[in-house]
Amino acid sequence: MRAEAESVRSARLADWLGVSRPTVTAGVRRMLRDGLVRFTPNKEIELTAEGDRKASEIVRRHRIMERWLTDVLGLDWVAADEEAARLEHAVSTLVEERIFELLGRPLSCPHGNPIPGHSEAVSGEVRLAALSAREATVTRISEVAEREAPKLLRYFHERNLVPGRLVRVLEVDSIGRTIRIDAGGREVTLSHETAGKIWVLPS
Amino acid sequence: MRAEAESVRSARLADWLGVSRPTVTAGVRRMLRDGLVRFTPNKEIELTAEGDRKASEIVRRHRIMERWLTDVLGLDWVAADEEAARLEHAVSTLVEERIFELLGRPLSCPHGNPIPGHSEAVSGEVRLAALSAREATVTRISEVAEREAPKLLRYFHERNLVPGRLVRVLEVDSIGRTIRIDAGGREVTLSHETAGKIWVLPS
DNA sequence: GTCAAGAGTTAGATCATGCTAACGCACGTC
DNA sequence: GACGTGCGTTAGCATGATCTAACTCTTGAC
Repeated sequence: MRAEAESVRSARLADWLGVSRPTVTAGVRRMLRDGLVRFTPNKEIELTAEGDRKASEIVRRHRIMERWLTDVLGLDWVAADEEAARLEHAVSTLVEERIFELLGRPLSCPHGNPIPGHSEAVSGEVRLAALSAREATVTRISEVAEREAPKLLRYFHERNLVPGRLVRVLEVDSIGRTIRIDAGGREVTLSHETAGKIWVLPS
Repeated sequence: MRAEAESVRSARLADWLGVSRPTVTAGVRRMLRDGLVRFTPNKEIELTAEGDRKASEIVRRHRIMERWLTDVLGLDWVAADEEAARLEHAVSTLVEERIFELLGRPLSCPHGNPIPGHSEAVSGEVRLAALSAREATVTRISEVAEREAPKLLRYFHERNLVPGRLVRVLEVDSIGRTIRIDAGGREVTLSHETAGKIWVLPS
């Protein structure tokens, strides 16, 4: 699941989840007890096979529900993400499967992320932040901290930065760490950090 | 919500919910604190206007989800009820409304119960247990304790006792407190108690 | 090589849910 | 009128999830 992760440490998790550090300590301990995570020699937190299985299941449900919420119920990106965060814990495997079939076995969530167990990330994709002056197609928007998700998703959506969109790098400012791009006729300047959340396939 | 209720007492609730009596005491106290219930002079527990509003909301969601689970996803009665018990706490008003419209504004849940805020119980219906020898049409199956629901719903379903079904009373045994009926060609004997869970409209 | 910063843990709380054991009370029966 | 049954509450405990305050330890910077 945490394929893109840059070392999962307790303090990072606390930031990411928006909870205090002791809360993370306690949570991790419970997961340790239940055999869902383990510590690497360098104090990083790693999912066990079992933990990965459980995590994938929830991510899969999240993405399938998101797809359903947008495609069938007509919710927007942001609302779908919020809603799916609750539904992912309430739907059974049976319902998950029925919806998946109903949707015609979709290949990704509305933000372009693959559906664990059904599809994989496009190979060859790179972070928009790592792209030099050329064209590329947005493949997906990384999953992002719950707390920032609404704002960030709205931000991208408003700026045409959605999967399938063709973008062209206009300027890379490596000093100021920004990148200026053209997204479907709209010019946008993103910080290197923000641009790292968008994955593209160079064309 | 508890329109059919025969006096809501703490001990009844404990049975109904399948939890211990102290758990009910504690829960009721919290609801008291939050202004959701009040005690009547005779120690019964009553929903306040606020409590009723919240309860109706959840029941409405439960029934709409049940309808969706059976009609769109093809789940059976029993699975739908179980699933809806989880979903009723996870869907937002927005999703609830979208699904309701998608379903064409249904008038009842799969067991025939009205959808609070959208429809009401058929007037003139009586409990099957109160019917004397004559014909009637099943209108609905009462909501029933979570714990018994699966078994009871399966029981009724297997015996053709579903909304819309024409039943004919063959014999009322007032000593043994049973009722023998014909349900769509199938002969069934129910206890008075069980037959009280089924509502019918005499024809 | 000292020291500050950041990471992670401990200690001590709270709240919602649950449980069992034990108790007091009210009411109906004999 | 005593007594048993059922009802509701208290007391005491557990667990999960959260918090703040305070402590320790590592590590990088100067």
